[in-house]
Amino acid sequence: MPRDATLEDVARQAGVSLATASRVLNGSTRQVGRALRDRVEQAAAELGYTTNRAAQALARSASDILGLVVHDLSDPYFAEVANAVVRAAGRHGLSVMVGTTFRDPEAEIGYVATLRAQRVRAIVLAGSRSADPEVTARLRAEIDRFQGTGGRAALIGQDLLGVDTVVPDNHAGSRELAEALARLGHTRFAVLTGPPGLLTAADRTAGFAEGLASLGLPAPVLIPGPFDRDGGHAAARELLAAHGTEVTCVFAVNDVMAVGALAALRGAGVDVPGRISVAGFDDIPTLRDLTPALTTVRLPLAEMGTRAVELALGADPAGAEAARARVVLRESTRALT
Amino acid sequence: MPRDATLEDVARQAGVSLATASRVLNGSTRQVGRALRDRVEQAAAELGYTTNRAAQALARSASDILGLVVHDLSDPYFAEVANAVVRAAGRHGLSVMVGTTFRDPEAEIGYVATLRAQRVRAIVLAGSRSADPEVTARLRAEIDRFQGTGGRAALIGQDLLGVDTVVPDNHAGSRELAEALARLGHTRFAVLTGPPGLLTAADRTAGFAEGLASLGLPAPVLIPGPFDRDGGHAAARELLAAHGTEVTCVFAVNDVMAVGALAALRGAGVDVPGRISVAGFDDIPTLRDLTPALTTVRLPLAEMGTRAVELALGADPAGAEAARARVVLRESTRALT
DNA sequence: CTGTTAGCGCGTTCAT
DNA sequence: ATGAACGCGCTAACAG
Repeated sequence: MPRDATLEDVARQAGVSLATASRVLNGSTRQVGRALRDRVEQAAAELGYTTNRAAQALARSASDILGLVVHDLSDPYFAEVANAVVRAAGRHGLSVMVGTTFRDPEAEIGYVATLRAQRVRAIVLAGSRSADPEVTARLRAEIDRFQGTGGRAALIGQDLLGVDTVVPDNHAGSRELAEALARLGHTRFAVLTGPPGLLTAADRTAGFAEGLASLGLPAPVLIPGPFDRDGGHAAARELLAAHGTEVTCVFAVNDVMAVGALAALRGAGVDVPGRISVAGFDDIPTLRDLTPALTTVRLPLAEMGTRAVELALGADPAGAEAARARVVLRESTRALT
Repeated sequence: MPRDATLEDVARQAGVSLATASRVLNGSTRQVGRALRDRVEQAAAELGYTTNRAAQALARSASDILGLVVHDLSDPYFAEVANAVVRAAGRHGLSVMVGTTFRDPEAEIGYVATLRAQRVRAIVLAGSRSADPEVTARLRAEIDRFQGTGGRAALIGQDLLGVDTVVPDNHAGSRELAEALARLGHTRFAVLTGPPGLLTAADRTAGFAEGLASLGLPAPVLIPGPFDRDGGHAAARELLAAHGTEVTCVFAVNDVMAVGALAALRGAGVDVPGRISVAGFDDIPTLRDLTPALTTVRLPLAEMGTRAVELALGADPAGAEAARARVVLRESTRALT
């Protein structure tokens, strides 16, 4: 098995020094004479030379890798964000190393450690923080260690880690949604809240409840459950069983849950939006063609990913910035007459 | 800015040699005395030491990175595959570096080069091959270079690159779909074929047409277009305009296009499956809750990703193996009476 | 069991 | 403009 050609191989073949070969092949500022430059380039081509980035990173003590950690790539929310992160990183000449945690905070901490070991240039963390202050502190400690030796980090989520953060406006978005739905005439609401420990879910639930309260409307029925499609399905069934007729509008704290809820209601023969209106959150592109079209709160997912990369790569700390959420009324909610 | 602690720092602090520190901290087979081992571990903890993987890779000349290249992470097909690849790689102790090509063969070749530069342990390529033999040859050359120096590679798609490949059974799946739909009584079909240059699209179209032909049915109306949601939408509109009434069943060569087609038909007031039946391909999990539920051909997406990782990491070449496609009849297609 | 030392492939002064 | 030599952080003989 022939080994990869090295810079030294190229230098020898071209009859120049290692230093010269390095200068022509890897963007040095130094100039190299036309003649030698040509010979080096030809030798490199003949040998199929590719610079060994691990060695280069070591010598430069600076890698060209960006670390990304998400909960779950098969969740369209993260798929969208990851896609944008990969593109943005590419524009900066960086490759992306991804890790998935499946909402396990330990795994998240572990993956940050892995990325630190790789000495990646920057880390982008996407996804809701845990409500547990202890794990949050440990994650923060791990990130601080990374940043302590020159690493940069940015976050998409709640501003809890002391790094530059893109904060999706969950609270305000849900609040505005509540107001919009109230304007449609609804007064009796239910919220499929997702799991108690997820801050994103909690923020959305709280914002929605606040919106109702500020309008003098009764508090919504709260039904917890997993943050995914099946969780929404189960929660909707539970709602039907316990509060069958009182509620006219249900808010699932994310689109994927809303889809599950829609399926459950359909399965139970409940007309949407005829008898019950349904709303979600995120505005997942892939889900825009549902029937009935889902009322939701749009988050600029791709933009958030792009922005996080810029923050992570930016020269100096930028603090937290909000990602505006916008209510999108569609057919799954209707006005009460 | 303090630099990262190095093995040498740890060794000094623990009062042992570099080699000893290396042995206790990085899985060497060699044994180290209890006392020294403890001191090293404590020193490492105090210093917040993490092994520098770039340096480790260089010294071992073996990295622990797996390269993955997909067309588009925001496409649920690839999101699903990528997710499985990341998990499977994790089980082998490898981190994943992803690249997205957005169906640009040049970008694909370029990304393989990047991964080769990283000296990744293995590369998994997912996504339809181009029908252009020239670019395929260049990609193949790049992969051969990678494999020539000990790299391993596996592919998900058409078996065209001379590496271990998981081949989705597009042809047979589409053929079976055609037969199933014919059994429902349909005789006049249209196929939204996707772009001419995409082999996956071509295989599915061909398989479907063959199925019809073998049954003595007339050839389907063929409408090309982009491989995405909007492509399906446009193609369906075109179909309506040109062959409004003849066709009773349309096959979109992937689910995402089928969704677009469904939307277009709905927009035109055409009842599905009342007047026209619609079928897709892939069985994207996120799309299972559409109304009407989409008839499609299921591909074991996650399994395919997992399998590709295993092939790529396997000791010796395994050749090509098929991923069985299975017809799933749902509500978007109905029997003609 | 433990320590010494020579690389792994490349970047970068420092001379020339 | 070019080359010689050292260092980046770690592994792997080899010696003891």
